[in-house]
Amino acid sequence: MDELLQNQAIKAIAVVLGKVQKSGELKVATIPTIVVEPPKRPEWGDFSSSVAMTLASQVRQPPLKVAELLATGLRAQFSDVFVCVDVAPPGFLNLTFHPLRWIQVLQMIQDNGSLYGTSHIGKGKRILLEFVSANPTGPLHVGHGRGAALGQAIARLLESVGFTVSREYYINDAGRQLQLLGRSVYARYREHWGKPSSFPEDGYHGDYIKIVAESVAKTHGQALLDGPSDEAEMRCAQLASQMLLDGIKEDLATFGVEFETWFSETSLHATGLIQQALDELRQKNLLIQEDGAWWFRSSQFGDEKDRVAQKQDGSYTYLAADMAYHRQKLERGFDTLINIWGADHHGYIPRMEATVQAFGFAKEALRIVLVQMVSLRRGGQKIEMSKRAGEFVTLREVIDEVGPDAAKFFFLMRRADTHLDFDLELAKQQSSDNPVYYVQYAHARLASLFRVAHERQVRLPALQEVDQALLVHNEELGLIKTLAQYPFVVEGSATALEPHRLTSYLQELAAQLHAYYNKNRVLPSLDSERTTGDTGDKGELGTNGNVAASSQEPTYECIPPDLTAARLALLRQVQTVISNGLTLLGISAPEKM
RNA sequence: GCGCCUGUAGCUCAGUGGAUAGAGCACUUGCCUCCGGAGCAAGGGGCCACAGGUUCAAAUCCUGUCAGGCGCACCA
Repeated sequence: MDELLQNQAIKAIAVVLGKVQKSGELKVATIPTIVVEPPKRPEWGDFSSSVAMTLASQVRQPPLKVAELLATGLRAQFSDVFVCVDVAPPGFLNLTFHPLRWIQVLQMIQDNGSLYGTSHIGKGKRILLEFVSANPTGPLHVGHGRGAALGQAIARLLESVGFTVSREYYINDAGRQLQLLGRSVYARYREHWGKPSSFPEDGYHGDYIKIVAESVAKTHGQALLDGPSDEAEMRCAQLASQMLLDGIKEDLATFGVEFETWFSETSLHATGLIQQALDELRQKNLLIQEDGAWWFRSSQFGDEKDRVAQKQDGSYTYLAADMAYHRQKLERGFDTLINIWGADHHGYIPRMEATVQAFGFAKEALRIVLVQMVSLRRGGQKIEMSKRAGEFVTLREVIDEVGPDAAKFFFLMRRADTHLDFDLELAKQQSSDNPVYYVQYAHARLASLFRVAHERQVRLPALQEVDQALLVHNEELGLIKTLAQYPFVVEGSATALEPHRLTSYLQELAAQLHAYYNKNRVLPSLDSERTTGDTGDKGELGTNGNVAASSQEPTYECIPPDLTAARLALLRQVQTVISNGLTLLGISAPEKM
């Protein structure tokens, strides 16, 4: 009773299958996993199973015959559950529940509220989700925004199906990029005081460097002008990265993205973890010296060649730090590590998979989501960006222009591994062209309906109080079936790490709601009160132009109170699901817009 | 040259090995006296890049070709 209808269907088939297996009617050696899903066309039934076709070759009988056998069993044993059990070529088994059974779905939503759609499939499993992890050498740009939106949505999705998720940001605050940042800032700092400077050729050209330099000039005056320049550069690097990291944190907070831990690369060096990691590999004979450098034998785990971890001059490569970091993550006891990376890092995947295995963990312990590039457009016109030249659109600018909700929805609309066209004009538009408003509007529209109902003192009833027979007509049933799919969408979206499945589901649900709402009135017409009032001047109107008047007069559907009550109860559950879905994506479900 | 990702309607894209491949935009035509028109209804548009293969069944899986993007450091 408290189980999802789809699972009830699976169980029923399993029961019948077991029965025909036992009686010997079908010689089934191994019972296959029974797949049941809503068919492409509603007229085929509520659920459809291909089990007869997968079974056919095993039992050496035509699929249609197998399906017919199962159908007979289902009709005999579950006549109170299914109103119709059909067989369709080439061997589909189509099940139609008794319509009233669908009310269970609404009941489940009402009972669980904001918890509807959650599950426990990940119970007891801990996941470390690392994302964004942009170097603190500049502000976040649009590409980082996509990673941030994706990470935050994936985290919420996984949590909602029972995983414990920890969000982490890895700060690359060691190494050459930071050095370069220090030199760039220091050069601008000298320029500020009118001193001769040499801006590094491959330095950071963005205007934000000047702003950082001016701030350094303000707080430190001319103190950094004297003394050795490499010390001053190092100081500038520290100051700048701290300032930029603060900015990054602020941007992410505005975007509604939060992290439990900010993990500093420097700490790996300071605590000797890199050395430890390399020592372990040396012991396992997976790190060997050649040409004066130490090579990680990643090719043993499927990488195309071995990689240097410690250079001839004794310094570590980026890989060494990353190996130590991943070893450390795994030793913290997580079952799975998920990294969200820019697609330009894809060549790096084999060596990280090798790393995980080298430290004794399964290859599957690491899952990597690649995020493709975002091209910004403004009304079809592409906005060119070049990070080198410091010309790029920051996440902050996008949020300021279109708002966090629209930005997130757009980032999550498409599969992560495809290029994303982000039209700023479209994201700003407040119309049906804009999918985020379309979904939010559905929610706000319902909120408004309940507000008006309240004003007119129409009570919002609980499901148990309404006449449920009024809700099992085609249109209502269509909505209910979509609501029933929600938990499966969430589960699929979470385990596949693909939030875009949820965005498309919400668009579909919103469309269905709008259509229903447009066609079916919920509250009683105000006119019904007026027409039942005084009829005194009606006669006068009649003598004037009765024919013309009556042909233009709209015919108001009569909405009896129990129909209003039933529809309100139904729409309440629709609102809950829209709200739950938007919340999972980190997008607000507004009461008013 | 090697590797990864992507080729689906004019455009941007969904599509879990299943039945007649879908949505939005754009275009055409309708719908506001009352619950939010930020909405709804109807219409035209397709060698699912191409060629083979696997399968009862392929847009989906495999191989090859072509096209686009990205990556191939003792850089990070």
